[in-house]
Amino acid sequence: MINIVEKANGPTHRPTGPRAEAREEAILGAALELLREVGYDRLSMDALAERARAGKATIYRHWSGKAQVVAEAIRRLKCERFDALVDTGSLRGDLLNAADQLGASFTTEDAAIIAGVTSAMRTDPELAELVRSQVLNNRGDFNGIIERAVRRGELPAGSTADLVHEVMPALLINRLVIRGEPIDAELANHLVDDIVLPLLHQ
Amino acid sequence: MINIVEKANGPTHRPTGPRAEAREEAILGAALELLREVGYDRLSMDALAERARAGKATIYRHWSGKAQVVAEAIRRLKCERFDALVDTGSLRGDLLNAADQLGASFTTEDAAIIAGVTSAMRTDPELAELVRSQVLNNRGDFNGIIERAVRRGELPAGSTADLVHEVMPALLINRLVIRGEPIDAELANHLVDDIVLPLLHQ
DNA sequence: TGAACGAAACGGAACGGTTGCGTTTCGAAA
DNA sequence: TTTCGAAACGCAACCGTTCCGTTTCGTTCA
Repeated sequence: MINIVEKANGPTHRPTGPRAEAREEAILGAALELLREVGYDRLSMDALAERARAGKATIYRHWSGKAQVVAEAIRRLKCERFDALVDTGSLRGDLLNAADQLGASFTTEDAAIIAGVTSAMRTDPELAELVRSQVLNNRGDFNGIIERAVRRGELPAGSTADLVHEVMPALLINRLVIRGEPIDAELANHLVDDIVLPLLHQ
Repeated sequence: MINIVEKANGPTHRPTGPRAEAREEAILGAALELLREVGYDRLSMDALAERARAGKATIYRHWSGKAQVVAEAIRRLKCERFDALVDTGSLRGDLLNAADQLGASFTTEDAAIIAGVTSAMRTDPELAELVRSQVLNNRGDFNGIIERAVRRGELPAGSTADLVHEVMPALLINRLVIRGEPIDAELANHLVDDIVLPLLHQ
């Protein structure tokens, strides 16, 4: 029997038992792995089931299709935000600390996920918005760092972190996803000393 | 009969007659269209043949498979380099002119191609290098603009265009491919006035 | 307390239908 | 006569579903 509602909105009764959570964890984890390895288009439900050591039926008991599994996997992806609260005593020290943590946060693995869904994002606005809010933004903000620098007198009153937010993540992602090069300490130093600090001090 | 050599290296005798060139043109053009519309993974040979009004047999007489057709299509992709020779009389004018042209060159269509092959680039180094050299780099360089500015006395002797090459394309591509936003004149002004010029004048 | 039960969820295998790849065939066109 | 298009083919992969035998776990009952 065909259940239109279930096909459109997912299973009407997602399993809730004690085993359900562990199964969902395994399936979502496998989805992230495959997303990194082969991208969205080449991620097959058969491969997902095998990787998660699950039956396909189990997957379809919990979600209504591939898009829903992947979306939830990305939604649960916890990205460590960098800790802007640590006061190193100077603007440059704070920025270097943030750049290092941001570089470590945007790992090669995250880049693989972004690359894997980039094409699908163009035809799936929901997925696009999900990735942008979950993976790209919300990695932490530089406002605290700038405020501390203003308090120290290193920056004039009224300085904002807008340019930093605009430039730093874009350059890191471009390096990882487009150019395919890793992020190392040397790059972090370069970004801070040659780009971010000059922009803040202009 | 299976011809290993032909399967690995393409047809041993690519058609050379008077109709051949026109057919290749049509097929490569259709490949670019589909690449922009659906990306590499979802580009099917059936759709390619239909779009090019060609038989699949014709495609396989000219290339050995999908990867080869797409690679040649990208190789033949002509990207207009911006004209850095125009002297507007000031550094800012030259930069704005270049940013406008670069923005127009990195069209939404180019962004679609980049997005479409981003995932495949991670598993195909040849394709990756091809895209990087053909689509990303070689869009024109800012060296002439900086040299003129030095000659005018707007920049100190020894100024280089390195930072401009590093920052400008990265921000444009990030905006188009990752954030999915268009490039307009306002953005070009912002890039030049708030980022590039401050970096050059630091 | 502890053994037995039963519903729920499970893994694995298989199925039908669809799609894509690369090949072959054949009549038309140049 | 060569090249072409259109159509069809075999093969493999994928999707979503269904079936079946097994495992898990809360409940019941001794």
